[in-house]
Amino acid sequence: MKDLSVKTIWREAQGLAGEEVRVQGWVRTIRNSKNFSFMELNDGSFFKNLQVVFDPSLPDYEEIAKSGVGTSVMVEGELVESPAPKQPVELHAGYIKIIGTSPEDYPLQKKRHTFEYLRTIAHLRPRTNTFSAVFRLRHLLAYAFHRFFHEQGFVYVHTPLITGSDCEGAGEMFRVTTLDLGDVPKNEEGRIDFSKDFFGKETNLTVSGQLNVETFCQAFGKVYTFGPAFRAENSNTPRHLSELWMIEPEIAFADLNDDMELAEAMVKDVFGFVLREAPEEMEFFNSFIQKGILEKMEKVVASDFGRITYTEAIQALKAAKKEFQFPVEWGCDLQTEHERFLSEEVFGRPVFVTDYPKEIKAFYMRLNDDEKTVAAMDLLVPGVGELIGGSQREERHDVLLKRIRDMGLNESDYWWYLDLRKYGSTPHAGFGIGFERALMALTGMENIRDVIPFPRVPKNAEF
RNA sequence: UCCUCCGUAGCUCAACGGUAGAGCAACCGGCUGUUAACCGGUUUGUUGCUGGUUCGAGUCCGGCCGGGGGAGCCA
Repeated sequence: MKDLSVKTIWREAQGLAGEEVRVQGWVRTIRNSKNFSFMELNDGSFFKNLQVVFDPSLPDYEEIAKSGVGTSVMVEGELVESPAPKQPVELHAGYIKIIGTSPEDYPLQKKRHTFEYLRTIAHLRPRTNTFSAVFRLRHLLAYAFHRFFHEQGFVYVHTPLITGSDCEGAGEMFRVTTLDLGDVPKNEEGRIDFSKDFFGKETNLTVSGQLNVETFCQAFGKVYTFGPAFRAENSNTPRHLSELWMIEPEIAFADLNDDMELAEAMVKDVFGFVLREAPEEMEFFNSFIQKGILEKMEKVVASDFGRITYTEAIQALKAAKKEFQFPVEWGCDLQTEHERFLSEEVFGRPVFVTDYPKEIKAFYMRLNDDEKTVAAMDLLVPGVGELIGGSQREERHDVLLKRIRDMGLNESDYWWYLDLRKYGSTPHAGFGIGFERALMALTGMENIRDVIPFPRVPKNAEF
């Protein structure tokens, strides 16, 4: 008697007919006949179910035949070639043991549910077809990123989640404190006395690991982070989370061009890996979630990404016959409608937009020789939008210091970041990619809350 | 945070200001190598909460809570 997963049975069906096997899983549905019954069994290893055939010769047949959706069972029996075309083999049960019953108030029915409803039962939704596929892909994609970077010689760095300074750039942060909020200690000025707090200073959850990972970049050359980031912005959209996962590679002795080459190679590699490893899931997304997503992703993997400067992009948008809701002017930030037009209509493939005006980008981005633009790049993907944002970093101490001062930032907050430019500074570059956004692109799922196990968003931290 | 739509049975939705209904699910029975099984029958409600208008409120008005979509911010 072999213990087999449903995945193994499907993938190795030809050689398994006649085998005595044991499978454990959860009942998706049972169809009863007078003389025998069919059970759809899913053990989480595979997108598809195993069809179990059982009849009244089994002890407890009545109880088993009546057991509800969600019941957990152990089935022993013989694998037999299936007479029906929908599955190569089926399991003829010789023994079925009910492990855990599932009463009739089980919230998941054998019918289609809305994603909104399933979000309210996030503890049960991984048992559904869609979320089974989503979260198996989430695992594969995470693995694909690590695999890619490892094979390219990168070192994975765990940057801190608690940060002691407010110098990570824009974005509201979550306060981290052990102070008694009902009785907060105050200093002479009547302000909160953070010297009494756990770390002796004001601390927050990180919004990005970039500044920290740059320090390791200047020691290991090629590094990346892959971890959570936290944004306390009151963003209520299908594309934002308060707790999200980001991947942020950083490479030394590299310029913006190297950065884009890395980004392009990475996107093609990780997406290509998932397409190869999860064909059943991708077929499901293509059929039921977003028609054409498979072809779109195959195109992303195969195409050469376009490249255009911000200045050229503005010219292209101005020359376009299309009427935009927001007018285009050099110096303005590109709106969603502009980004879509560029990637979907002008290029029809992923495109890097580079060299943005310095006023609309972060202080650490390298100032170009024109002194008006910085060496930044955004990757725009058709049907997805901005997937990656990155830049060459300012490696010149004096230029960086001037930028910090010009933007009204407190230079003492950046002492260690500036030190990197003092001791053996190198041209270097990096980018950030939102893990959930990448997963949305790959699956065609339209709400970011449906590609993370337990979404945290304003007004909701259930589960 | 702003704009907008929504909240009715377990789920998806209907109901002109006149005492709440359908499909599916569930349950009972039947039938068939079934696979979103099929056929017949049965059960299901503090209409999100709260205050108001009215003879009468699921329906109209105010407040609150929650959800969807769009915008901004971004990943």
